[in-house]
Amino acid sequence: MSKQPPGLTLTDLDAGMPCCTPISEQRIPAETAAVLAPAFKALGDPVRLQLMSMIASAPAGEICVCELTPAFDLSGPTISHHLKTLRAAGLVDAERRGTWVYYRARPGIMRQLASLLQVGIPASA
Amino acid sequence: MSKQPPGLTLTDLDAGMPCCTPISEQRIPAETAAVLAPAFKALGDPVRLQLMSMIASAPAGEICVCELTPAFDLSGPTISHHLKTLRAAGLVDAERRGTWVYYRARPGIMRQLASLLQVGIPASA
DNA sequence: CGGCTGCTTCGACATGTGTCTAGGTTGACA
DNA sequence: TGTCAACCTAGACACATGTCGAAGCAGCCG
Repeated sequence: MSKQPPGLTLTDLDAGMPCCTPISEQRIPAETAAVLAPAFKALGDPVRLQLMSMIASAPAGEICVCELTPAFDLSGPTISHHLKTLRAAGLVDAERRGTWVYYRARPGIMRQLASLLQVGIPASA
Repeated sequence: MSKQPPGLTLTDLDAGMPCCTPISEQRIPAETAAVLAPAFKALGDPVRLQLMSMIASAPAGEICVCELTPAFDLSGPTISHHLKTLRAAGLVDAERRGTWVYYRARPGIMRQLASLLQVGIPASA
């Protein structure tokens, strides 16, 4: 934590291009792992994975919290907490419009996570 | 744990084909989320993400624990614990040969996670 | 046989996480 | 202004997780 190298940030990661070689092709540097792991971690809860799915697949590209909350047997604050986690991980954005708050997915980071997991046609096996 | 519906399992998931529509195209059912979330969770730790990367990118398709352990400032038991987590998530396989234990990636589940995160060319944005 | 090395399991401990209820804060509307 | 609805934050609590040292198990080799 004592140094601040060129270091990646979530903002960089969302900048838009394939920053990340698939992990099956090249070993990830520690800093990259440190930046990307939280995003996977955020998807590592069934509720958040469903939330992410509902947000990412929303027809209008966005979805109201008031539509997310009743889809689960959980309290409002709990859903709010999970949404905060997704936001902190850089996976979604929130915008308040009047009484309601709308969430939308950030496709950039999703693409990066996907490309990271990409498995080339297995050369050997 | 009281019911056993058609329900997905990790074995099913590794069977090999694109079981999973991208979350940006269709909302994930709760059972699918429950099965896949642990895999993301396993990748949600920087150490495990690096381990996974080292295993998946190993030239021989496999790598010895004796090569993984010294790559981190962590005790042997801790690395072993993380490897167990990756194994439990179905992301890697282990095989003992003589004194050494070798780990190899399971490309099937990695492909599934990747396809789940796939973002089609954004229609709107 | 005895001892050594590689890896895992066990038990313990501090820290993190998911959930809740209670109590804000923000905006709409009469 | 007062009131209501939507959403978030704060505090609390049980449980999960990351880490370690110590101890166990499995194979090699003298």
